[in-house]
Amino acid sequence: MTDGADTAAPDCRTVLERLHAHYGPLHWWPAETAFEVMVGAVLTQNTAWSNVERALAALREADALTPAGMAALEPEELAERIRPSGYYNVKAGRLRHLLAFLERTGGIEALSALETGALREALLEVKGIGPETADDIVLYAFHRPVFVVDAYTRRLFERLGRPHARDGYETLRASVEAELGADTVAFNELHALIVEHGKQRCRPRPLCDGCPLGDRCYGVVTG
DNA sequence: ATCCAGTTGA
DNA sequence: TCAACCGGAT
Repeated sequence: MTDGADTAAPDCRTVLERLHAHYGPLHWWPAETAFEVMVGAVLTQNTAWSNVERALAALREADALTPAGMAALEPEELAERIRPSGYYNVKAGRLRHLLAFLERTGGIEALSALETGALREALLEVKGIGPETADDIVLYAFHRPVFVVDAYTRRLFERLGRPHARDGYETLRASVEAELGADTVAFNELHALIVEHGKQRCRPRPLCDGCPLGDRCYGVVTG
């Protein structure tokens, strides 16, 4: 951490440019299909991605990375396959809710016809899909312009002294979307870069040496 | 505020 | 060895 930023909190474009210059383009989401994005979004809830990859590999082995393939698994086997991603009983139930939702609504093709707002609201009806998971899906599976807020975003924005960092999910999301405009590509990269930055440097115990935002940062906020 | 849980790297 | 992990439901 630094001794404190000597200017106002950086805007989202600046954060995006700095992180991009440092980490390079990340081209998210690492998945082959929209369904895979959905499954990964559920499995990565409060869970390291490396553990999610093991679960996804186990599902792929069982040809369960399609709605029909996953629906063919017994609930016990589904839970067992995703075990490495943690919370496996809870998440198995959430994936089954997701499958039921896709069947009820006519699948991914049908959902693609919905307006972005309606698509988001529909996803939020699913048990186990909260704001972040819904927005992961809307942005990375359907390529719609919504910004995904997560714990890394809050932590970084707080340390940068940005407004709304401690506000509710919708407030923070709306503030970023208003700042950047409806820019799917920018939302995609900014969220991905914030996650990468959060993993590599901007941790709970930050590793500030060589941070690309070091000169604009107040460091760990205690209050 | 608590529970859900296996895995890993500082 | 243990905090932390791309949260959400109750």
